Amino acid sequence: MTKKPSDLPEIEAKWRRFWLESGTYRYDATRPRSETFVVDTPPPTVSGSLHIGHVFSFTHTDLITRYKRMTGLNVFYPMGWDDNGLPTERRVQNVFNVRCDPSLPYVADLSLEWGREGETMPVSRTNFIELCDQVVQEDEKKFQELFQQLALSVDWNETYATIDERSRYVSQLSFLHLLEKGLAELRDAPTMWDVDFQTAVAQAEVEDRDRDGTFYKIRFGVEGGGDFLIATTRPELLPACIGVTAHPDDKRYRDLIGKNAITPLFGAPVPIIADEAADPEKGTGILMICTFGDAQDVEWWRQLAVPAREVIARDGTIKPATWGDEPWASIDPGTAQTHHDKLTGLSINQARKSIVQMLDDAGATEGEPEKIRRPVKFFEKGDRPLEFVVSRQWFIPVMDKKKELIDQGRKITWHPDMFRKRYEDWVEGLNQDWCVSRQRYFGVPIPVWYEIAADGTIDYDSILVPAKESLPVDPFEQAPPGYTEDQRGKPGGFTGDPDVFDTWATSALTPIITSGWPDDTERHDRLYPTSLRPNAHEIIRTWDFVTITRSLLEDGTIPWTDVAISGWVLDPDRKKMSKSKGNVVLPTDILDEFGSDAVRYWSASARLGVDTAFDAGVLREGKRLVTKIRNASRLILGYEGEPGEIQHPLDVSFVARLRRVVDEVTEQWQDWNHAGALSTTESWFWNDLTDNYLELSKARAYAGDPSALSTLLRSLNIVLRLFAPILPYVTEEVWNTGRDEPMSIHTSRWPTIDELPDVEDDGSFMVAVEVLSAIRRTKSEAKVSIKFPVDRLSITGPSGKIELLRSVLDDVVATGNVENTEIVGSEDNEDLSVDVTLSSGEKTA
RNA sequence: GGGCGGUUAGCUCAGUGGAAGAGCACUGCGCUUACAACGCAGGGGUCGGCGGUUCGAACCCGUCACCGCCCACCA
Repeated sequence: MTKKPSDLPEIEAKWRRFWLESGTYRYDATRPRSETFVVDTPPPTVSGSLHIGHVFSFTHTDLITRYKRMTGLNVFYPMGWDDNGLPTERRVQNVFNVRCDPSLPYVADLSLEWGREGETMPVSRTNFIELCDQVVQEDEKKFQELFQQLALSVDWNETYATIDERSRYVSQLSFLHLLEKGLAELRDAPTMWDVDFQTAVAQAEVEDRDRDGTFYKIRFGVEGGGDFLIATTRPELLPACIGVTAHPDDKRYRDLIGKNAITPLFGAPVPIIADEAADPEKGTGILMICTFGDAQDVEWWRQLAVPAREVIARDGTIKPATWGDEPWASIDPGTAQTHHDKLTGLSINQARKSIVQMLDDAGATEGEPEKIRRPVKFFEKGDRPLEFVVSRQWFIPVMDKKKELIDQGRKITWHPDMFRKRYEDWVEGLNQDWCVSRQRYFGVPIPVWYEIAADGTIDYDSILVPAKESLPVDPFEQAPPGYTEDQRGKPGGFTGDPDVFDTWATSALTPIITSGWPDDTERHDRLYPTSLRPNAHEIIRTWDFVTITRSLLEDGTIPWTDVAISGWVLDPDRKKMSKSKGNVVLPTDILDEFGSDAVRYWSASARLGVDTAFDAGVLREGKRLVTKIRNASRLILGYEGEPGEIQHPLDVSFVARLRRVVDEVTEQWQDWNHAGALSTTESWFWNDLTDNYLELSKARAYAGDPSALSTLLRSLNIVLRLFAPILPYVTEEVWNTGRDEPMSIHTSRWPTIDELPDVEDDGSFMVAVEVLSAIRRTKSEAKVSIKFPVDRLSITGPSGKIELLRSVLDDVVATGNVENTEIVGSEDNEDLSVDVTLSSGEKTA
């Protein structure tokens, strides 16, 4: 070992290679379930790059995993890549400047066709998917390298991607099971819709963002005379108005209930109904029901049981008025049509301006528009507010499963427990079933076809499913059983479902993607349910929720016994680090600058579930610890002589303290408290071992005292293992110092107190430390060096302590460079009184 | 609006009924044959406020304030 830290990269590379080549972290498929610990690793989204939060939370997983491995468990620690989905599509569009046009034919060599400079090139669905595959493979390689540098003890033979064949097979098969059990339904209904991505989205992908809006007061007429004002932020939905509602107790509007209102501009008679969901405090207390402004509108629309008048098209523009036989149920259809024509084709924002102008011109607005700030629903990856659009989508019903889902959550142990509450809150707050179909391309195809009736219409009730043996299938490319490709799209033939699953519908199955489900029953029984699901808290409502859901629906199981939640990495201003804020710390930078062990030390310092401010000081501390471990090891391993029985009172006392530390640290690991385990280990290492014992034992150790040598070697051996889950590189390096054949510390057994003599601490070590500290303090105050001789050391104290001191006095004297001692027992005071007289010979400057 | 966390030294954080802690930063001393990318010693806090329980409260209870996160039907 050299002392230059610049050799860290070589040390890391050496052991990284060794671990891979010798299969240190390989899962042993022959060992029984009872000896196995299974990690359901979060597959990171493969788009762009890994960030510091990944390093943080993946290290937490690895800490637990390494500890479990050292307790003798057979660890199954796979790695998945979540490449399936929208983020990859978006990257491919940007990188290659293409867009997917499913109507185009496949082109074998796309480069021949490569588009004109600067122009977006339309490509077939298959070509598009090939480009996606290409992009993710490059990223997966980079991710793997980073994770290996971080020393994740993953079994790299066990990897998968959420778009690979195995994942598509599991995803489709599991869906077909749900379909068979009636737990997947095709519905033609209003669904939350992103107008830019032009896809349905699920509740879990929706977030509220505060946005400025304008409240317009609009005058409605009443059939038979009269009028009233409604307030709305969405006047462009006026042509979609199908009703008006107020609270039944609201005296202002009680007389209107049961009558018809007449909408301005469009003259549509619409019913005025009473509903307790109407809030008298908001706006004017009476509001219009439109198809569709929000989820409440969908509810009311169902109650009213009238045809929808959808005005928002899938691309976010205003549709022509095409509902019903007559374009307008209106007292003045011509005027209504004229007004609507002015809106048709406009974007939502343009339509809003336009209709406000028309309302103003018609004198149908009242007062000044009022600015308000209110929450608006967005797709989490989207830029424009979500709309409700009627479309045909696949749903997995969850609204009627809330109780079971909460019960399942309670069978799982959450670390820390408060996140179980967050999961339960999410389940209780569900307000719609889980929409799993997406109008995208790079995903797992929905494995169904629909019959085409003789009249050429698609019969969505006649669903054709593939044989299990043919999975995975692409219904866009393959024909259903009993049909041939030339019947595609023809009367009496079939059409493939054009959609793909939401990426969560596949990630929900990670525990069974890796387990061999359902065909390899032997493997599955050994790997499922899994032991640990680690993830950060923002995806409790997505990944954790969907995984629990799918396990419940598939076979009533829980997917894991424990969930470990990591916090976020915040910048010093306590904001979440993110690219857009420009405050990111790149993982590769800190790994290179401080070394992997130091980065892991920083992660390990944070408890589960706690958001942590990024602090380079902790990284420096970690690096300092690594250096210290190497230096202390060099001293200990450099002593010459044969170790023997531990019998010197100082050694016995010191070893007895180490026994307590081993127990305490073990208990902390068992409690999922890696931060506490680190802190306990580190303070023993730093205070007991290096600051004091290494100094006190030096004289005897240099003289080859068997008791001291044995104490030193066994302590080092144990403390290396206590540090091993956190600092895999430096512990491996020291562990193998002097070995001809490397033998990994990471497959060694976790230390137990049985390895040390069964001794009690009589306190002599701490007495020695107390006296040594007094000597050091005196020298420090006298501004002399630590080796300056002490002429006389006078100590009085209770006889018990004095006895202890006498037993270890040789070490104290040698360490303090003491020439004369005067030790007196006295029962006058309970504490030792230490008087240090330095030699008169002046220190020479 | 509802829920969950948090508030301890200048900074980052431990500590959950029994004499206020660590690391960093700061001050002083010291190149000591493991370590100057270091060591030794030291200064620094009425534990967010106010009530209460208790022999005793940073810790338990109540209440308020502030910070953060999650959720909520966008009129």
